[in-house]
Amino acid sequence: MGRPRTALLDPERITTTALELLREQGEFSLPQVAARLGVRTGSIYHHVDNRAAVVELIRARVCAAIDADTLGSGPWDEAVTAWARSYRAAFAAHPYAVALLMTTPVRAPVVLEQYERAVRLLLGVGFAKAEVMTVITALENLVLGSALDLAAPETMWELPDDTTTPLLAEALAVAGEGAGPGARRADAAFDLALEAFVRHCRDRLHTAE
Amino acid sequence: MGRPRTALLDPERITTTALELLREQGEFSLPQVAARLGVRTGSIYHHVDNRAAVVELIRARVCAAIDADTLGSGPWDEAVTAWARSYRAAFAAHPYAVALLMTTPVRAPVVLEQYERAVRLLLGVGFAKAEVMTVITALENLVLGSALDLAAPETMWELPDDTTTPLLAEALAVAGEGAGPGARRADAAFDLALEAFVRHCRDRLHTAE
DNA sequence: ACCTGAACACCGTTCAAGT
DNA sequence: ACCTGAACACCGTTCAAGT
Repeated sequence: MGRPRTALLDPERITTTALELLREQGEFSLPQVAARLGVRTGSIYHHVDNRAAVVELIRARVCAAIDADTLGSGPWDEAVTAWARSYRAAFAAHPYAVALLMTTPVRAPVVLEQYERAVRLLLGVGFAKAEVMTVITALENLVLGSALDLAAPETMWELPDDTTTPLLAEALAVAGEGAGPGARRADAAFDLALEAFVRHCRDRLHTAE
Repeated sequence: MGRPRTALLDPERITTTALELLREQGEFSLPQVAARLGVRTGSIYHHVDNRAAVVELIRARVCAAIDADTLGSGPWDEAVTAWARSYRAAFAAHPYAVALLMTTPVRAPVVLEQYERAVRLLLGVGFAKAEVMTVITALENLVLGSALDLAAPETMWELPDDTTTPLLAEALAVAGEGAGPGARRADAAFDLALEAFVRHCRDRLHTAE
């Protein structure tokens, strides 16, 4: 058959299809992506180095939704809070991709650039040079930990026989009322942790001055 | 060849070998486990349902190191802090297994039992029924987020060309001095977040009374 | 440059056949 | 009950051959 007049594939379409498969079945394979695009598996390698590169494309797509402008203006505590919320919301929009993205290091320039901005903001507002990375890391842990919870809120807790953990079962039931299964609890937990952390940083900064 | 006089395999040895492979190469496969134990791949299925079951065995092994006794005595804030530290330390002892365990739901009874204890402790000390699960989830997010950071502290930040993110590069360099590459920063971030969270919960409890 | 067709090594899982 | 041997469907990756 040879080369078509206009390319059948490109990184965009590969990424979109992989995300589709992730949403539908929680995972994806290159043969599946190829089949859905009406192409042979090997063809994918003409547009992408390997499977890991597809994962990075997905990360870039997901993280593109993070609003880093918040890091450029306003009071630092509000800026950092808004950034963390936006960061988490980006993952929340693609919960089925969280498991895939969580275990590989951050290489996406888009994301690294935002960390650069965060460092600049915190340095400018008076945090000690040796302390800045600790604060940012803690904030990142908070966001990623919450994102993990978001990945599969309903199935994250699999109680075998409720007789062994009655209090846990009841607490889960109470926490789950209102919105979706575990979504409300997950949101509340993130809000609580984020507020606690930012407040603590604020206190720290003031007593240091 | 048929059945040997004394079994060549058992769940313990399978788990140990899988952990060995994880430590050495960051992943494991059933054929690899079988080869190392001098056995055919299919034999493994006589002792374990499938690969997912091996992962659960690994989780149980890793989580067995968590000290839940801390949840039974002393002031609640110290108890919760000690539990979180022990929880994270268990993962820190097997950082190569973190990626594997992080994305599958908690089914291990050992772990669920500890959450049960935590619920009981917090209820007993005055936290509202609707609030307990939020607090515990936030604490769990904190531990897991930090464990994720622990999984590959050195490679978690892959700066492409340092010219684009100079402040981040410098902040990382400063934060890394002292102990190992990223270990010190990771520890400091966890300490900071944990202290912030427990303090916040303490305030919340007191103002509610 | 980009697709096909075919190959390779590897994986998880199943199962009849032996003892 | 527990191991072998062999099979199956699937995976990621490579590459010559075509246009």
